[in-house]
Amino acid sequence: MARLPVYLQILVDQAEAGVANISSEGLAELAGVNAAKVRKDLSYLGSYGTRGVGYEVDYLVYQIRRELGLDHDWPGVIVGAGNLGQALAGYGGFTDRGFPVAGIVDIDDDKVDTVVGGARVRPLDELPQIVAGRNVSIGVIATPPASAQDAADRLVKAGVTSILNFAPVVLSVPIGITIRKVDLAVELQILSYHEQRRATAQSGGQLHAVPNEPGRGATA
Amino acid sequence: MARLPVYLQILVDQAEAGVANISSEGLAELAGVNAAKVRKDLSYLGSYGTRGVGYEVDYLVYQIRRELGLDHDWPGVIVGAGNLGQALAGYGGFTDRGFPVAGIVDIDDDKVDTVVGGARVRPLDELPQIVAGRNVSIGVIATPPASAQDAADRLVKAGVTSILNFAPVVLSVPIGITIRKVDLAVELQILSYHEQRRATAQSGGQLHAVPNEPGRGATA
DNA sequence: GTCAGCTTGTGAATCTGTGCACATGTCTCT
DNA sequence: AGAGACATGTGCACAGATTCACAAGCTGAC
Repeated sequence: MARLPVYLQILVDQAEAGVANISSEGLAELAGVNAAKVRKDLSYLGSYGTRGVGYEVDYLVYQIRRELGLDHDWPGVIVGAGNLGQALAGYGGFTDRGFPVAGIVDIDDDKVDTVVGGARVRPLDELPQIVAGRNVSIGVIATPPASAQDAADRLVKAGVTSILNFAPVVLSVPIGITIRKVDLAVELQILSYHEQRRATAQSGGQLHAVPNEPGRGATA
Repeated sequence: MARLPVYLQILVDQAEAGVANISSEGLAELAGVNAAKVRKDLSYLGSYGTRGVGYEVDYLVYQIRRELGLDHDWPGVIVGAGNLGQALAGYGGFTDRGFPVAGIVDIDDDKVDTVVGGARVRPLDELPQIVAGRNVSIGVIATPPASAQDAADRLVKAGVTSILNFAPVVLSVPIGITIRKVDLAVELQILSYHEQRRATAQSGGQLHAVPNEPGRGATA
């Protein structure tokens, strides 16, 4: 479930705040979801709550980490050292959360050897070495749309099995490769849609509940 | 529907490539979804296809733009001029797609008056003027987690009605405000989860279909 | 003008996910 | 030790989304 990372986030916060136990209702409140859903989600992990008490925060953190595979680091490689690539490389939050940047590559010779976020930009050709050398399984595509498919092909060829794609194109990858897309313009367009609805709801002005839409993610 | 922006993306590409008509099957192929789903989605717009022929690309683009409220610009204001804020401000793609950056603000005096992506960083206090002055309805939160709720409060107070949140915290906002969260670490964790499954699938090695998870978005 | 070939639009079945409600189990206080 | 309060885990029903399958409609060729 995609909610586990959200729970994890909250639980880590709570643990740091000194909270030892939390109820499904409390967690639901913080996560902005239904309490029953929380229980269902957590029971999927194998039921680690205590009736009458709640869930032990530390243990739950451990279990979710384990389920998500966060009990060890997953180095990632960034393709594209433009605005976004640089921001990603420079954002320390990833390393903290178990996703160190194994390297950042770019096809543009002018960008190669510049340093962003403590990492030297390396030429695109070195992608295979980076992937093999540090056992990288996650690739991040931060290239212009036109280069994204090429980037994906190279990543797959180099041995990467999961891809996070920021380019606004639908990538085609071999079966077995997990791909996940984050399109910032799409997010804004969805907001625009709601604004539009707001503006168009002339007469009613009612606060209708807005159905939320799934993100994109698939294992081909 | 959250798929409309994806269709739009593809249709614009196709239009530029000189394609005049497209069938639901063709569009479905490019979008990576089921053809019937495409037809249902488009019929929701009011049925603008021609049986035996398909959909006229230009007209469909027009209709989707209209539905999404993309027939005019939606200026946005960015709160937080750190790595991510700077990258967002500097990424020209937003302006191109109808989301010009009305301004970028930061609470840190050291960052104020620096120039990123052609925009001068302004002090947080000026948020109300920026919002009022350019009729901004969309706010983007690119602050550290600890400041995100404050940023949201200020945005709402200034009159913003839609928020795109990049901080890994659950924000609480008044009823009627549309909020949408993009958490990059969550995306990576979901990839990690799939990697984990891959690694744990010792015996089978089967290419099981992986269920994909919804993103977060809601109108409070 | 008619016929064959496509493609849309939509009713119906199915499947997934959500939320309620309650039985079950645990802890604490007296 | 017993009772009451509290919280989990889960069966069940419901709602929404997805997919199938097919009738209806358009185009072009003969």
